[in-house]
Amino acid sequence: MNNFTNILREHNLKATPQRIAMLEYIDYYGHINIDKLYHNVQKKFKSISLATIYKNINSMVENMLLFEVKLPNEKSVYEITKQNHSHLLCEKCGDIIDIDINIEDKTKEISLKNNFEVKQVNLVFSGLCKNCS
Amino acid sequence: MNNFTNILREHNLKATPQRIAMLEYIDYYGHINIDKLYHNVQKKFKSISLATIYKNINSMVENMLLFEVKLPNEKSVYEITKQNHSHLLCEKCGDIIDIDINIEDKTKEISLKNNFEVKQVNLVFSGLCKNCS
DNA sequence: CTCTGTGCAAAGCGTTTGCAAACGA
DNA sequence: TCGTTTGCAAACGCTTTGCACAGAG
Repeated sequence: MNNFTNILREHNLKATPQRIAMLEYIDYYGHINIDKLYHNVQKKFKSISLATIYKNINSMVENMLLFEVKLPNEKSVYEITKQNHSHLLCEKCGDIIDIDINIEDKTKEISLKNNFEVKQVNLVFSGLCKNCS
Repeated sequence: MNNFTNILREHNLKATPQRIAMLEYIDYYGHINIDKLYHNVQKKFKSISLATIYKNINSMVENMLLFEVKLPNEKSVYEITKQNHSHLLCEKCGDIIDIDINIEDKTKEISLKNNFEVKQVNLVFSGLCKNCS
């Protein structure tokens, strides 16, 4: 009984081999889009259907096991839900880097100023990574 | 010769009445998605085609006259390109509010730490607005 | 006059749905 | 065993394309 089996069950999802494989690849790459995930999982499950990938992505997002990152000019990528963090997207090579950034102060400022209860922060910096600039 | 005529020409786009109407509605609402824009422009141009809306949105985004805002769990909205600012999205009523927020300091910190040339910042706070919370 | 934009219909593509069989708990 | 998941095929919905005609500059 591996780690992802537990994580799935904790999120009220049955631990099928297809789901476990999906999580293994998402974890391995850190962030992955649907296509890339599908082609990777196919290596292990030749007959897996794209419909299965979509159904599972959707149920895992609904159960907050996965988080969808929407990127400018790119397909969304999915990651295993983790602590608040942000992303750097290289416009040239498409590489995505996780960064820890503390914007608590800004969040509080906004909450007070606008009387708005902030539940989630989506922050993406795009530009050029060190290899591409 | 109205304001939007000039703006279109400055962005190397011909000032057609359809485009001007699109910009009038985008400006009026501040942010708008494709459907809502289409239905609004139809009031003025009964025979306008959705294809025209898409073609124009795409060329205006390419020419940086418009900016696409990608939102969690919502369709993208478009706005006339303006100074760096962020958005508050109410998860309940769907309302979107522009906010001025200074994250220059964070941006610099990230550029230095990661050796990353930041060109654009996409920041969306989602939660509950004052009416919904 | 020339080149670009418009509207229409059709094509394209990513995503979802319905269903029977397989499978997890 | 019971309820959920899988894979397949078909349906769907949003977006793009091709083309003939209209319109901007």
